Amino acid sequence: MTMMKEIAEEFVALISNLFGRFSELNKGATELSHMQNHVMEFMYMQQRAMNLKEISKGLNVAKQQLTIIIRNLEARGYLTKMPDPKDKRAVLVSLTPKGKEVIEKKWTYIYERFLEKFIRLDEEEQLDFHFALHKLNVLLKKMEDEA
Amino acid sequence: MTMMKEIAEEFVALISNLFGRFSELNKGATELSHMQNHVMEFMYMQQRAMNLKEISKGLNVAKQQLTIIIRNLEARGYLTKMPDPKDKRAVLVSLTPKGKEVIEKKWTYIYERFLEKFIRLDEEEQLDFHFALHKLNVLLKKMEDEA
DNA sequence: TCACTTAGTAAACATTTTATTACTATTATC
DNA sequence: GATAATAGTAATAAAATGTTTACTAAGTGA
Repeated sequence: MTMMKEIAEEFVALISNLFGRFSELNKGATELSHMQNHVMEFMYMQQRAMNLKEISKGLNVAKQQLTIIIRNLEARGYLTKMPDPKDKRAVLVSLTPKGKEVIEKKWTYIYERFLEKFIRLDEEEQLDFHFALHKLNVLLKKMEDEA
Repeated sequence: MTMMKEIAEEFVALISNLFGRFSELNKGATELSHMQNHVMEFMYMQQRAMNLKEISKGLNVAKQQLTIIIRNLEARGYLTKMPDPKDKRAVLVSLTPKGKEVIEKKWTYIYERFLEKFIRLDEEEQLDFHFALHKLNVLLKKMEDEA
């Protein structure tokens, strides 16, 4: 019982801990608005073509909004639309190479800042960190998959 | 070298992994706008009274914006302002009990959804998870503090 | 076939967020 | 003590986001 509470609190602490990095993500990004960024980020993480409805649900944004947002992203060359062969009403949206590049550039920034700090840990701590990180990712994934 | 790359990639994966929970955070929150939420969340994490300049820097938001945002939050009873005894130009902003409650309610939601999934892991996995989570938090904190 | 639902678009409108400029009262510096 | 820098406020315009209603074309199911 009390162990559960402790774990959940540590989980919340972890999220808080990473919160700062998250807000960093979209700082230098003057090329895109918040929502545009949000959509791009989501597309990147999902790693697959999606129709507007799926994006709408995933981001909790009205489909009417997405029409314009995606039209702009397409015009700038970050996304492409193609008709869904299985449903003639729908369109499949996917990232262009240029679109992927933009997102990857942002992650590279975080990635580098992380390494800067990481190498200040001593060797044993680095190993512990690596092990704990990996374990956590595996278990988190497992928790999601079983849901 | 290659181990560094691997670790940094796992770190990015962890952030991605937790991303979903983040966007959950402000879903049901109809009472506050994004920025208002942002400010509240920041205040909650910092756990101390701050002046506008500090909040402005921390959130990367112009102080001119904060004037109104904070005035509204104060009017709704989520924040209180008091003159800074050390600097007569400045005001110290802090969360009211009502303000803390609002933020805590949101975290409780995440907290509960986390536990739901967590209890599906077997006992050994739960122990591993706990250990890894704790280790990671400790080391992340250490990395930050040494920065 | 006929009613019903769904994917996407459109336009009008309110609200929020961002950006710019300017001002007062302090504080810091020299 | 004069001058410059800083904390906060104010007012405004512009851009972005959110909401509502309505429409077309395509799928669904009796």
